[in-house]
Amino acid sequence: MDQSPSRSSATTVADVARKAGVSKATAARVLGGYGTVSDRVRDAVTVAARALNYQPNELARSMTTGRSGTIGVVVGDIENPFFSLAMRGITDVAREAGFTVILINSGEDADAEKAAIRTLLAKRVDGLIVSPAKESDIDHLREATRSGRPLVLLDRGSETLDVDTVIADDRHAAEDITRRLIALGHSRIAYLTACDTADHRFHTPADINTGSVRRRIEGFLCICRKAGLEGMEEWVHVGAITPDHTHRIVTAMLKSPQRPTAIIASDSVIGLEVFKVCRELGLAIPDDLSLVSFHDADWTSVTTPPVTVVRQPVYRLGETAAKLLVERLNGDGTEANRIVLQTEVIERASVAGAPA
Amino acid sequence: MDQSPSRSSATTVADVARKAGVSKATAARVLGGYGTVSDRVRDAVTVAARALNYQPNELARSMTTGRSGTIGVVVGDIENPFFSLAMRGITDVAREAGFTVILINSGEDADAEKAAIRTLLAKRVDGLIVSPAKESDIDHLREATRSGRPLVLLDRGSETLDVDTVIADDRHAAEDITRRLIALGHSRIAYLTACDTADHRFHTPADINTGSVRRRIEGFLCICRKAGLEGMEEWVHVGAITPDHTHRIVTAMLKSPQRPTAIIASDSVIGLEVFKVCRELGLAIPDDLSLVSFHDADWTSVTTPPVTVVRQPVYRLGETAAKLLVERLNGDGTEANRIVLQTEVIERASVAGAPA
DNA sequence: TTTCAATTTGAGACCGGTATCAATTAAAAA
DNA sequence: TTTTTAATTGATACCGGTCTCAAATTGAAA
Repeated sequence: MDQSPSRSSATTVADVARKAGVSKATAARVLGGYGTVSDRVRDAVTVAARALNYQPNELARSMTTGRSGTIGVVVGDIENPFFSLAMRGITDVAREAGFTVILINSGEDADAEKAAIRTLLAKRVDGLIVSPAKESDIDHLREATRSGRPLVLLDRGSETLDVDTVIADDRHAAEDITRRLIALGHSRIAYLTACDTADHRFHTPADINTGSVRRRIEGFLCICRKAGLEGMEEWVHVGAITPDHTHRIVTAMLKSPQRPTAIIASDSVIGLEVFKVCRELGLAIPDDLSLVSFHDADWTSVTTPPVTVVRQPVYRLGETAAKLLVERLNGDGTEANRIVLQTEVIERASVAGAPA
Repeated sequence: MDQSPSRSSATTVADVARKAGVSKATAARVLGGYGTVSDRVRDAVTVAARALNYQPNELARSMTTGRSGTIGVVVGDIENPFFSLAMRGITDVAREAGFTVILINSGEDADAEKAAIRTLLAKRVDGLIVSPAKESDIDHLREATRSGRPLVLLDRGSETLDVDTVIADDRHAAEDITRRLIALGHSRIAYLTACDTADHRFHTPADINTGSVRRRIEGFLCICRKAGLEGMEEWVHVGAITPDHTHRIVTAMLKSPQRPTAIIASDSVIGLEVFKVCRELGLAIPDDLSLVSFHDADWTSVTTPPVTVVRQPVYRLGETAAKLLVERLNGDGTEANRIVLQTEVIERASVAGAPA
């Protein structure tokens, strides 16, 4: 009540300068920590600043320096444990390096992603970390780099975009688990992903815009083909974008006469839903159905049976992306890095031989 | 290679104005969407802007308007499913209302939180959503509100700070489950929280700085006392700040001669660890030990047995906090709201009568 | 004491927008 | 056609910092 409500009480360098009896330029030097000032003046300004409770305006500072000390991050969905863990890696590194993070969810929607990038560029972030919804649709990313702000791709790369990229070795992981399943006698192996296509059906890997997932499916199909399993394309299911969708798809799949004997879930959210449906339908894992899930979510070790998973170094994915970005921001002008982090299959007890 | 690398190619209103043959002020009116302009001029400016690929500089805009279109969020740990889900609620509302979100992790550390607030204020966020690490230590929050920027407290309140607050009905939930456990004959009931104290031991609820947790413990102790169980303070365990810590604490607890017959886990991360330790020690849930966990994490329904939990409306917690903030930002000058969202106990199968 | 270089300070432009206010033009009323 | 009023437009200050450059001060060398 005793202060003007709207008219901000913010003290500026000019105020401090006046109080300290020096010029604005000199006060700014002390407050901004640049240039050279005598000890006597520095003290006077410091004292005045404290008395006036001076708080610098980063916006104004960014205005002239051109650096905002901010990095923009666009992920599919922060609620997904995969992204929230990667985000933790990013924020840890960012904070250490003195940057703050603006987070935008794209909801895996390309248009939302475009809007997000535009917003972030308008806010003059120093750099970007993006997990692109569609690899095929990257003009907005190209434009971002053209504006001179470094970009790092997270979990999903792009052949046509020559920027720093950090991905997991998805293809290799998919090949590995497919090989194991086939060795156990499985031939009706379903692959289930949240990625969707125009007609909600899968035809060829080229339909899949999410790079990490496409590489997995390619690996899956490749090993199948090598093992003499043809036409496995029809076992790839897309569009498990929510638990509800997943539930419907899995139920239909498991109720069909030719039901799969093994399912590969493309992330832990899907894996969880497969698990639930099995419970509902009274199917036993692994006797009736083998299950492998991508992402070593914390709960996967505690179910009955515990779930065999592909462990991805998710935290390190985020951490590495942020490190690359910070290096660029510090003037690293070398060629684009494409870093592939190794995955690892954690064998637990959700995989067994195919039922007769 | 064909463009100047460092000197930004950013087009400004002045550039557009020149190209369109109008004054800077007029071009700004069109580009900024304010004031009144003739159709002819508007078109000319629009065309020029497109030709020059004009991208507005939000920083400069914020500079004069005083609004940055940004809200700052400080949470304990984005990796925790509780916060990542709440965060989803916040970002959804924020985006809808045209705000972007700057996220900072405090790691539940009061000093880090202070630094975070300072950073956010310096960046001139329009408002703040904070999940304070310590309720007792809130001078920095008070100062934030004094700077005229609205603050909303998330999941944790403060009696001495008169600001919008959104919390869950934690005390009631704790009372409810304690009552149930006692009715089933339990008297050795342990409460396990990540909150820590100076000497890593619990003496009185006043030791607990995290409001939501303190209220739960108060409820727990209150019902115990009413039921004639005295000295239950010694069954409250603090310091389960990492899975490792939790593992040690739970193992020690369950190996002691007077081991608890029931454990209340203060969040799903702790609940999961309790579950794992039981597996290791060969203890059966619920026959040897009953388990109740706060937070209805997605996996809790899929374990064997599924876990009885306190469901908190986590998404709505974040959503509501963001809505309150947006209202304030739109000039709502009414009194501070203190919203308490109801919790719900989801009975599953991890609770049974106390073993003999 | 004078000279010259190094250090410290101040004045004012600038970043890229917005906001104010006066000047100009167009439209409506007399 | 002349007045009056409303709609457009332009010139310029301003937001709160940083930065350049010249002026003033200081200290060391001559």
